Amino acid sequence: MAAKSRPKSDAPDASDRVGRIREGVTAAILEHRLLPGTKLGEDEIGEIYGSSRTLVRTALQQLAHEGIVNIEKNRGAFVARPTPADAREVFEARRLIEPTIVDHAVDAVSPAWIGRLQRHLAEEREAELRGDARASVRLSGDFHRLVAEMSGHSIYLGFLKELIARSSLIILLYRRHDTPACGTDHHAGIVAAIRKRDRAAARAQMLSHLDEIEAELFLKDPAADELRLADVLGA
Amino acid sequence: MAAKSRPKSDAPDASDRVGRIREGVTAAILEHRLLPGTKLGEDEIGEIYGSSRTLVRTALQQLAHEGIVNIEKNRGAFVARPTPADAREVFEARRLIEPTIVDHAVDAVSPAWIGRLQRHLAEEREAELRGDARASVRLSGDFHRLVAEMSGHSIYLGFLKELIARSSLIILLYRRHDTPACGTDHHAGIVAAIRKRDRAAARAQMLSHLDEIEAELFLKDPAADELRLADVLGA
DNA sequence: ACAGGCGAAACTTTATACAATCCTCGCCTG
DNA sequence: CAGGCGAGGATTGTATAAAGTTTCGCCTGT
Repeated sequence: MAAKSRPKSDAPDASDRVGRIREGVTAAILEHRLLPGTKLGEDEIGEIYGSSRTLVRTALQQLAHEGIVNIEKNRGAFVARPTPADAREVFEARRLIEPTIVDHAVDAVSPAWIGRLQRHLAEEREAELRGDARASVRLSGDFHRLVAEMSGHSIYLGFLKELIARSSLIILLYRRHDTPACGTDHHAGIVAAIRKRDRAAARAQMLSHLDEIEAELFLKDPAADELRLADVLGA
Repeated sequence: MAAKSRPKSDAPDASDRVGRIREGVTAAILEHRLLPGTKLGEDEIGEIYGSSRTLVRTALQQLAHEGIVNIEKNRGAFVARPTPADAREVFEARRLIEPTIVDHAVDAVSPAWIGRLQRHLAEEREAELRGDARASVRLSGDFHRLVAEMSGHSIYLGFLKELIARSSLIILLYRRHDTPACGTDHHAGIVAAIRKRDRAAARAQMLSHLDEIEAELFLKDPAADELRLADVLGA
């Protein structure tokens, strides 16, 4: 976990250090280790990854473009805090795009892809089984990303990556706590429909899956601004 | 706590030099003054805008994220050259998103918005009339962006901005030269449908408009890239 | 004692300097 | 004379230093 600030890097694939920073921060946000509103200081992150602020800044700008980080002029970067209006927009966009994506996924069906999907379902089930909420959240998003990759449409894939990242923040902020485990069964059903090349069923299941996720949200205006920087730093 | 009682605004173009570089380069690309494959040297652009390479680099990275610029490692930034496959993806995405956008535009209809739309139509007609192809191209894209702004959905707006920018490059690369002036009448029809709050008609007209634009393209495999390069150098 | 302003510290923003990489072109060899 | 090879130049990638802005504590005046 602790990255060392070694001047002469020995890393095998130290080629794309910006990418590694971006992935690391993204994972932390998507797994809900970094809470909305948390300040992302350039020095702080640079120290963690052993890089200068130039690279950190590049990564943060990319995340800002993806919508999961807000950059305020002369103030710094913060984990985004989507509003209920944002949430509604994100899920409307997902309801529009994802049925089309599964359509294309059906067209691209192959044993190799079915294998990847089922392996992913197994991972999801395992994480859920051992109560790993963080992995669960991440894998749930990864499932949708995987289907988008399968569709072969790079534009939809790029859009969906953004929507998934924002969704994760939205779920963190607005999920009702009384909801039980969700999703895995839906995902399995979607995979089954894709394997059977049943477009209509695949679309319908994806749509109802998204509806259910959104139904579990309580989109009130946020009054609780409890940002716990201490928690993040302590961990 | 009054966290953000005053948004402090984002200073549209007062001190945002990165934004000015981005807008400038974008406009040049969208107006077809910069052709696909053109090298965008950092020093070169920095000289033009009187800024250091730091800011130029930031702007180029944003454009790369929008898909109209390609950045090759240790090579530099180039105006993107969408493939026919890219073109099909872009227009499929537009056919999916834009009908929904006009739906929302109908919901948001108001005298002020109708005024803005009609003023825009007048601008378009004027540019077409005086044969200003560059302004025509830019304004044609701006029309779609305006409708997206009217819809009030920031997610759709962001997505569409990307799609429009890419479309402009695609049209430049693959348009049949024998096609006459297009679009303005369609745009007028769309505005009329929006004003009448006729969702079905608005959607249908937008869809047929996009179909017509795509029908004017000749999406062959780019074996003629080298020939294009000769054109660029000769021009 | 409290409100308001002054000043210093911390952070972001921008510029510049240094290092690494790639392309070009001339030279050498077969 | 053709083709490979290496040095030089140019350009990008990264780090560091200077400049500007915001924030927060402290001090003063009422």
